[in-house]
Amino acid sequence: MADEKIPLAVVLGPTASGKTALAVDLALRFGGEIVSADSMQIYKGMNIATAKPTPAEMRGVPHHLMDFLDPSEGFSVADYAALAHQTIREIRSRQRLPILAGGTGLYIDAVVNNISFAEIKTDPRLREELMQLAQQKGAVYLLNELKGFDPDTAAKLHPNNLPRIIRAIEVYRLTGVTMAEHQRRSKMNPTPYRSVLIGLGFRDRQKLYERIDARVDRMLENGLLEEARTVLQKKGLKTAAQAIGYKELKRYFDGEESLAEAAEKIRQESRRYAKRQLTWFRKNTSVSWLYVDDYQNMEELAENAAEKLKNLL
RNA sequence: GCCUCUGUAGCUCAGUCGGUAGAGCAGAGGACUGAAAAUCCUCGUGUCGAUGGUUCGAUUCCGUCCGGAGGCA
Repeated sequence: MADEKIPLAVVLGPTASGKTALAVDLALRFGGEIVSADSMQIYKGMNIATAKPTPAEMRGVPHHLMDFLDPSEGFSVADYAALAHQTIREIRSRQRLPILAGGTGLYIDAVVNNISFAEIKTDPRLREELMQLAQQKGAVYLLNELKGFDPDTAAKLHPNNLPRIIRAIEVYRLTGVTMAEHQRRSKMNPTPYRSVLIGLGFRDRQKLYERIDARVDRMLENGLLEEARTVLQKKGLKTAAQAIGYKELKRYFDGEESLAEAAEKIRQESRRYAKRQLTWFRKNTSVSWLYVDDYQNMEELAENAAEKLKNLL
């Protein structure tokens, strides 16, 4: 009996853990193509800050969902999931192994678990309206509104988390179906993938932080300032404006901080980001972890990772 | 050498009119379904510099010593 599910290798981990190099290595071993799962590497021109792999680092392996969108364009999980599913199918049709690699946990889970996103879209005017309402009457007022028609979602939201409260109200206003119900329905379609998830971890958190700090310094040496100036000039930045690196350097450009202070902020924000990523990935019990500090070198680690992928083929 | 100030959580400091202490930052843990590199929640025991004394009891008062800062010579 043939298993019709599509084999899917997944490489995840915190920033600066070595996902890119491992994914490329695995792609070369198994004849794979990489599907980036990174909410910032999708953007063109944001190369240094996002540590996007250079052509040399890609070693001829095709990379998808990377470097294709202008930073002025918004993007969302739903957009990502649709593109990723399509890309994976295409890779599969070429008889190649799709390798999903990246650090955006939400994106990875959405694809691996086949979360379905209905055609809800967003409504900027409604959001603006709700935002003003929150300013006038307080977020608790909105949360109480939400409680009226979607008590389950309201119960999970803290009054301070205004963006989520607004989104939950938006979903109901636009569709007449509650967020809780949408979420329930989103999980009804079984996943088309047979996936193996490899997580890159560190026994010693300090080791990871050292790598992050060193990488930020390297980014600065490699022209992060110039890149930040260019990106920040663009109008209407949405998703891209959140990238770590640019928003910290903006304070330096505006004369509010010294370069050294801004650089330290970038290092710190990157470490915190890594911590949040780890929190997200840790709860996923299907991840099998490889600890970078257990291995002498990349080869050894890749060897072990490859072992885990064998039963996918 | 003398005088003054100072030594409390990883850092910056508050405080206890004597009953063993608390903020901010840092850090840690967690949540996460359309901006997720975002957004949000929770978490503070530390020989109160060392040592003697007074006291039922000292981080708090007194003495001495050791660090640090400033002033006068």
